Amino acid sequence: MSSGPRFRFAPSPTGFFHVGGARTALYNWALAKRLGGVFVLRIEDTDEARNKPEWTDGIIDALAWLGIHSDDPTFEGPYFQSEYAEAHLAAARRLFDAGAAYYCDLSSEQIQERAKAAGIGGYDGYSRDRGLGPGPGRVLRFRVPEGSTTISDLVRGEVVFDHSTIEDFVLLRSNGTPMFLLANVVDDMEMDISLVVRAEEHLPNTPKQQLLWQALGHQPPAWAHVPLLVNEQRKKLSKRRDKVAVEQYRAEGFLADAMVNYLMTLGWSPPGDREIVPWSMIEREFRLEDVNHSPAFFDVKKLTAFNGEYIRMMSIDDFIAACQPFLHSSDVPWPPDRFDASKFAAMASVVQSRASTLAEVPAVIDFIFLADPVVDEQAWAQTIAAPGAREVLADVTEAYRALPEWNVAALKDTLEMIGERHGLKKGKAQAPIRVAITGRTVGPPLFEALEVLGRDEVIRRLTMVASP
RNA sequence: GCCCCCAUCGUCUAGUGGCCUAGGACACCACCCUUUCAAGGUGGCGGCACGGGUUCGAAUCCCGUUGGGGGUGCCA
Repeated sequence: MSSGPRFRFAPSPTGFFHVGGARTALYNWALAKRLGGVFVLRIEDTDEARNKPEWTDGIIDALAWLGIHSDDPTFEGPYFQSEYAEAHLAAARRLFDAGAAYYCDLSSEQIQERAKAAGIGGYDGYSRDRGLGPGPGRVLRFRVPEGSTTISDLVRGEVVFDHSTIEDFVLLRSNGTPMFLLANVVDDMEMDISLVVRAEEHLPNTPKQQLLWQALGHQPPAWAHVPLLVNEQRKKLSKRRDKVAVEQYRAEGFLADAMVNYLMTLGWSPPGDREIVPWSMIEREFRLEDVNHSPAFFDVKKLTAFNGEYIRMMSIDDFIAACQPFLHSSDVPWPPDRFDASKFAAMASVVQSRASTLAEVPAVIDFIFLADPVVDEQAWAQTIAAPGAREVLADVTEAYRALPEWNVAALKDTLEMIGERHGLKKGKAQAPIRVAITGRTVGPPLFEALEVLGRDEVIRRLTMVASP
């Protein structure tokens, strides 16, 4: 058993894995690894019916994708908050018995009325000394003492909260079920959590939690509140407005290494002037004390750039392997039976430098596997209208028919020669051939494609387009 | 309303009182390379929110202003 710090990671139960949560998980993981601690996964929802197993599986799967494996000795869990229901209730009972909590029978309407009349914000502590016991329609509230609470935060330093600004918050609902705040603290105590790393949005509630830890007779954990991830409007990333599901980025062909690396550069940076760094270095260098205090914009453009770098760093075999799911997915543009693995392998290296996500791969070489690539009307009209274009097309078709050797060098030399004969530079000369073969004016290197396609198919496409 | 947090190029960041004429990356622009498009190379554009202090000296420390964000539920 490890004696190092115990971290807890508790993704919010929204049905998917949030990128902000992913970063927090990575922080916890890097720290647990370096400090010889434990990463505890907890599924937080006091309502058992909402602890959907498939969601938990999805989280574990997404964590594994990021390199946080549940079979690693550093990993513990998942634990389900709902399973600790008795401990939550027992804690509430202890608080009440000790006088640290009291019952209140005011409805929210009544509380609002009183607050309005008194000109204050929330609950005014009306039932503090009424000596009420438990009963229907009564909530259990925490008796916030006089004074102030100081939160020692590993990233922000000391933050002081005056108790006068904290109202007597609810511990148990009138139906007897525990509130999240209580459950959360009790779970942390049950699981011996010693370092809580979470997003900044939780900072204002931290004094309440610390008060609870103390009232329950425990030493509070160390806290670390990391900056929020925001959108271009500088608002907290949300499911509704923003693309925040890790699973979605994965499906769109982002590499786990790129995602992890990028996420880690938000609010923190590796030593030196390098941003693209291996996880081993991150694990060795990451410090909570070095984390920024301000929110960071999750920039998909920069993520994409990172991803391109990671794609180009792959060996050709790894690249081909990584492409497989995207080559055989159901929304591939070509008929599945026309796909040819060896043709793709022959094109792989030119594709690799052109793709910034794996999902872009099929579109780069779709013309190879399409029976008849759709020729863009406008592109064709413009290309063939250029001086000499029609002649080059005709001559090249003839020459390619008779070409003794079908390879990149021969294909290239022949076209260049014919282009020169018609006074065209290489760029102009290859244009009509490119459109005839690929259907577009832009694409991967032409001669490689011609070689892979083979003489018969090339001649077929060349003549097809020439005879309207 | 009240409480809390934050403030360096458009964005992510380096910077912890002199090494700062503020460094890097993404994006953008130009050029080079080049069969198109990429990739790669070179260069460019662009920032310490504002006002007061403290100090011989401030992006760095203090105060205020402004701006942004978060929290404030019988949600999690």
